[in-house]
Amino acid sequence: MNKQDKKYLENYSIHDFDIPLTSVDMVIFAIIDGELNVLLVEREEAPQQGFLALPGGFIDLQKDEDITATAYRKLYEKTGIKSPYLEQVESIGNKNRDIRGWSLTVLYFALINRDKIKGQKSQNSQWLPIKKALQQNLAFDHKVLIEKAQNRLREKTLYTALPVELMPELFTLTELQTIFETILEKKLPIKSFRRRILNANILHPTDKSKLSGKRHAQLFKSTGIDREYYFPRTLVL
Amino acid sequence: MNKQDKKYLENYSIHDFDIPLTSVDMVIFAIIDGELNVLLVEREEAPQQGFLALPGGFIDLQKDEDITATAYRKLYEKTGIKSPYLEQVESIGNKNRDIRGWSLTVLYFALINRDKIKGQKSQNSQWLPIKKALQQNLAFDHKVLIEKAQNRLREKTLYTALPVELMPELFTLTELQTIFETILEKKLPIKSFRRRILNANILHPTDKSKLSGKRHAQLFKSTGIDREYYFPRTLVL
DNA sequence: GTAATAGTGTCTTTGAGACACTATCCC
DNA sequence: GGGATAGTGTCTCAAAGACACTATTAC
Repeated sequence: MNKQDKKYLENYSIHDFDIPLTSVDMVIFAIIDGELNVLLVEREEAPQQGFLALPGGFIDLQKDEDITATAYRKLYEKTGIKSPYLEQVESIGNKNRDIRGWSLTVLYFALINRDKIKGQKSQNSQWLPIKKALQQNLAFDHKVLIEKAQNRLREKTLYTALPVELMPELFTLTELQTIFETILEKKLPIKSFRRRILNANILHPTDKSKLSGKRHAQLFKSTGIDREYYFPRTLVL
Repeated sequence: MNKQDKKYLENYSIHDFDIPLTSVDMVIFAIIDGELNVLLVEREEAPQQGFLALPGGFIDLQKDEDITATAYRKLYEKTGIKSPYLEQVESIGNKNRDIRGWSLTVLYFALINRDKIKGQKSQNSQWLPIKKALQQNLAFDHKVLIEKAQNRLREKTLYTALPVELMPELFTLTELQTIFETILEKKLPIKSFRRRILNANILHPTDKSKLSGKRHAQLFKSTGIDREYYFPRTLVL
């Protein structure tokens, strides 16, 4: 910091500026009973007390080094998971989204494998299938936020293997395909899907199998590189 | 607003919360002499007075309906352009990026056609080729912000026709290809490039031509749908 | 004609889509 | 054997890459 800046800082107060209320909100996705679910919490305080809302809140200017830390902290508080797939979606800010006035939120989405959720889920949080969640009377503009996150997930599912992050330790290709199909809301041709995934080299085959219907299906596990993997071609909706 | 919220609001003050200083910053791209340039302004006030910085600033809680409005306002102030291509890149927030304390910026990038710039460019703003810009001693973390915007533009150039937004009214396919190549920092095979662009149906051929070297090259103009256009396949770097 | 740039023809390769086919296992 | 699910063989098609080729015009 130079001298001039030091001098400036002595006379500076953040209250000299009109700044918006700033928060972080999170859409946490998991697969439950083969369906895409999101985690919602009931608001314990005004405003919008009692309404269902996305996990989120304010940045802790002392604890949080950066905005990503805020997101991870919120996620850990709600799920006990430390290294989920986390991605910033967009920031939404306007006059009307919060009764307290001009407000800005940085929206994230996370993909978690529900088997990994540790310990106590707080009593006031609940998983809802995304369709049901969108039918609730949600706090603030959280319906729109969920839709934005869902769209991002859907778009990325067209050209990445991201949905693998939602799967349990071991899973069959048919199970994975079903998740892709739920996210995309579209049936995929089985042959292409298997070729696409298998050529990607992002899954380890195991010698285990699972009885599904009448025949055993081979179980696979993720190599963990799916977070980065881009398929050579994009699917078309 | 319900009764409970009304009551809550009566006792509410934004100063009860510790919130970060929040701003908007913009990387404005244009082609000048066949090179990708960015617009920088010299900071007129502390902090970091005298340093080159990205156009940007605080949200005007009175004037700006939403965060996009802030971005458009800043862009108009600097360039006089009302409907550029504008896209939100990411929000960056941490303890250290601004000496005033925890600060968050919403980063945008804009693509403009320099022929459209109206009226007075303010004396303290200047265009710099992106390479040179990155070598300057820039204010705050603006070097990183430029790199993030450049990466976003590069990625999108692999699968969209976005660079068309940078072109003047009329241009040749070779000129367009050169811009693609500058952004991607990679030569593209001429035949594939022309096929890709022409099959996309996003350009109108004109009966005009331009002498370039020894032979005339046909001039094209944008149909304006390039903002949305996704090529069927992604290029590979 | 030569140099320089614009623009084409056409073969190969890759991966998606269609669709009929086979394999395994429980009952 | 029947039913249900897993999984394959193989043809077609679209678009990218390679690369040799032709076209136009100033000089």
